[in-house]
Amino acid sequence: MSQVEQLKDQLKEEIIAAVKNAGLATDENMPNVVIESPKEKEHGDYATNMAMQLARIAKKAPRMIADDIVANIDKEKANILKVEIAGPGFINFFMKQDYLTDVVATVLEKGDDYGSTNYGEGKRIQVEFVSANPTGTLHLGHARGAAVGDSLCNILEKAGFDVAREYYINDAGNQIENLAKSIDARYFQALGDNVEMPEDGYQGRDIIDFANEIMETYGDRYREESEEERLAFFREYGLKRELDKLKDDLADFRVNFDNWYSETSLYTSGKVQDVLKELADRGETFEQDGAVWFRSTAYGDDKDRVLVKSDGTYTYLTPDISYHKDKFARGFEELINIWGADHHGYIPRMKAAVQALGYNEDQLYVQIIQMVNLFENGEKVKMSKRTGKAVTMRDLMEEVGIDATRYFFAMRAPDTHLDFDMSLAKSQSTENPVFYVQYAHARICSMIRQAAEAGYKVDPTDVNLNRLTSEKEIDLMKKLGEYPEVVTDAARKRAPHRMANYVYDLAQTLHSFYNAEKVINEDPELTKARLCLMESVRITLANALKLVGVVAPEKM
RNA sequence: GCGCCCUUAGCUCAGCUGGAUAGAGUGUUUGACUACGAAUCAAAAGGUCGGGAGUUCGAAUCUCUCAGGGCGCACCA
Repeated sequence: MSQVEQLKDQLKEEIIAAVKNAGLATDENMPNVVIESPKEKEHGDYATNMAMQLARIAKKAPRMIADDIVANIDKEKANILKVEIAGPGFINFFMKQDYLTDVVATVLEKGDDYGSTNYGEGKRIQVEFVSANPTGTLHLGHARGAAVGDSLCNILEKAGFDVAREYYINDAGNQIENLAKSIDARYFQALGDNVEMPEDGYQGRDIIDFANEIMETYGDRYREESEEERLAFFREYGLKRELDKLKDDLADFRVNFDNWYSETSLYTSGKVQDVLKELADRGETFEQDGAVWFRSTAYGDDKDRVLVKSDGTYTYLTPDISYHKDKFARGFEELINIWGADHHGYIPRMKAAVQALGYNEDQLYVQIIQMVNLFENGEKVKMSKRTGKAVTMRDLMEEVGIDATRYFFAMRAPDTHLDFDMSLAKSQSTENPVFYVQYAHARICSMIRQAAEAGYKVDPTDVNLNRLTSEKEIDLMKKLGEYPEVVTDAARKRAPHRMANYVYDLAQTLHSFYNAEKVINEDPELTKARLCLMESVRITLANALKLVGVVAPEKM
């Protein structure tokens, strides 16, 4: 537990004790104690609305209740400097400031580990994300999913979960047949034949490249092969090449999966058949019109869903249920799926399946990533899968940069629509918030370098942190103290954008401090103290940026 | 028609288990470099939190309703 959390807990206990001593409530009817950080500095470091909550229980005016509580508070015990009653009955607490300098000492001591919490208690959790079909290049929307998913994983790990990143490869359905047929058509085109692309074929540039590669390596050898053998080869070739590209693109985007899980393997291992049998044994399926149905309406779905079509083949849902069962079988207690908004209608049936298999609905959490609208020069650009015209993740990395792209996607709440203006992101790259944060880090590094030339170094054993008393210094220390809570909060809410917002706030506080106070000054003792503060800010900036997936540079 | 998501400053967005005067960035206006990095800072202006009703001591936040935008509603994946 961080200092700040300890301090709050202490305060909470003291408030409860005071309420009981004043005879306002008992353990049975005690309201939940809310400690908040007021926006206004005049309202102190912390505040509670306890008196208002007790108004009905104690049947007294809130301000009178507040008087009773305050009279019973042991200030010494809870590190309180001063208590005030304000407004409709808020009790404002002004804390003794030495806890703040303790924060600096702690950051310096813990270093990279500052912010780690045990919130997750080592719970095994799996996050499945991106999982784009291996039939084309990753584009804008996938990049958002990758950035959000990876950052969420980083945060969960920091918050004490045992996290596994997984990519589900849809290598078994019709889309793979389309991939094979598309390469087939491009192959004959490369040989100079006048062949039309299949109706649902993939028009991407990558397919043409593959066909050319095949022609360069094998010449016209496949012209003579039977269609079956030809397509089998193109299928395998295309799949491998697409997967290699996916892995390369994601690795360059700093997203690395622990496991790539093949849909086909669910069939070959018999797991799909197993799950069908299990659902049947549990009485969750029925037959109608020559098909096998899953009674998902029993778990709140709109309608029942087909598992085995009347022609004997499976729907997409069937292997997917099998896949989720396998996730639990592998020991994950909680599953997070990150899906595009166009799949949101699929959530109820998947949750139904999880329950039908005997698991708790809450063990599967689906985070929806809303659509990204692309703008260029202020105008909306229509993206088309059919024609293959789309901004790819590779384009983003090259034109906007990895740091800026990752930060940009991580800074927004995942379930809100996002306008991405390509020309703006490129032309205003220096005004991008990510540079603002990185600059704060580089600026501190520069100060520490200069201080070293003047004979100063960051030394936690030779410093009087009580010299840090100015308003800007206190602002910084408070911000640093919040960090572990922000990590826990972002993990609990599955909200990576909170981390991006925090790191921006911290950078802002740093820049403001920098312009108000000189770190390297005529007072050696103050200089040392401020250097320690700077290093603790630097560490925290670097730690938080790492969770977002952004580099913390020493120079820019 | 049904379901889910969204609607907060001119624009892009934050806003915690409901709290005190709703915040940033950008844009506009005005200041600060012989300066530890001006990729910075300080300040001003800018709001019916889509409309309405309800719950509450208190609502951007919870409930209902209406409007607008997006996305789904397959024996496709």
